[in-house]
Amino acid sequence: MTDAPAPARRGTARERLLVAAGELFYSEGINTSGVEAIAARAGVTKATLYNNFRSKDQLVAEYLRGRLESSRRNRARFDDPAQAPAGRVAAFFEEVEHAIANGTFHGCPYSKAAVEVPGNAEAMVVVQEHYADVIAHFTDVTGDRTTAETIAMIYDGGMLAAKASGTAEPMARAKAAALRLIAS
Amino acid sequence: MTDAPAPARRGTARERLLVAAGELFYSEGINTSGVEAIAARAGVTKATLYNNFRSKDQLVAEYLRGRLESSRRNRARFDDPAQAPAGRVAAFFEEVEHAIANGTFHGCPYSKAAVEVPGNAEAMVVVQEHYADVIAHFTDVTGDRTTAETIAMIYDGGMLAAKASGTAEPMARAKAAALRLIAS
DNA sequence: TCACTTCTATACCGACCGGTATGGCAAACA
DNA sequence: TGTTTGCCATACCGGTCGGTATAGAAGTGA
Repeated sequence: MTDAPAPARRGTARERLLVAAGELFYSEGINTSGVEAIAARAGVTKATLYNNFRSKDQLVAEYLRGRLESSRRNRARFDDPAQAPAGRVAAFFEEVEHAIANGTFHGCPYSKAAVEVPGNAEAMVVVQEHYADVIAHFTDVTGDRTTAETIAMIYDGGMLAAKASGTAEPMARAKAAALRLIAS
Repeated sequence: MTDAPAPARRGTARERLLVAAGELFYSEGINTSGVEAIAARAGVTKATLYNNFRSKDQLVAEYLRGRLESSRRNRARFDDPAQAPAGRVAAFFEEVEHAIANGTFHGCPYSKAAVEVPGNAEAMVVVQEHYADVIAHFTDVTGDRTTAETIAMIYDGGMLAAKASGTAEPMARAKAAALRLIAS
């Protein structure tokens, strides 16, 4: 609605572009966010954007890859394989619950991207990597791949319902369902 | 990619437009499908489209409403309240499994629309109606609203995973998880 | 000092978008 | 019969899209 608000002015132009693109893509949508608006938000011109990225498609892919690697780093840092499976699964769901509480949750970035970009886009590679990551993680936690895939479905469905309802309650219910599943 | 293929030529212009819009919106995406392409597919010109619909937004809303009411009719016709809950839940999931087998499944139309359309669009009303319908149905079947909401999450997550994988297998797993839930 | 890189600013491109206007033709209906 | 209604075709509107071209300013390192 309003003009681009105060952008982050730290870091290289490329970094600022990725930050700005991430904010706009995630909260306003990928197709809805024009390259001009992204550049403006980064305090940069369109020419600079195209000095740093081959195309908008590549920018989308790198934005998603940034999220993916950030998730991997968080998992490496905070997930404790020595902990009981229930706690590890709960932590995974609670990350989303916290994002909702913070008001920073706008749905699963990957499932949103899968709807917004064409199937042959660079970004879709990252989307597939994400799904593989999640299933691998739950497989590692529960020791069973079928269980892991079921939990992943509950996880994605929970995010969808949370987004639709605007509350964190569906995510809590999703967590409960997942915990019930691994308890049996 | 190619030109508009052979359109259905039965019915009024309005009906053909709704069919064409439905096919394009669902398989190619809402934002990706221009009004000109929809009109061409219906064997009609853009002027006729705007004689029958106020705006593209209204066309999207009526397309979704058509799907919603078709679902309601199917449920009224084929769902048997005398049957056991397990069978009724299974039938609900199997509808999607059949669509996947037919190659006519391209993800949940409502969750896709929710991503593609702005939050204040007419179409979002129909999306909310759909979610309420699903939860009401599962509540009717299971007798418990919390269980119903969990099943609905599994259902949505299953469709997401089915779309991502391109196979019907996640949907079968979702069905199994839902049945396990109501068995306890 | 000079060359190189990276940024800025601006102007432009062709394509497509949703939407409107006009005018004519054909069938349905009085 | 005359009139209305629905559809046709075409041409156009302003706006935005992703992407390119060009020329100059600023900082850097040799």
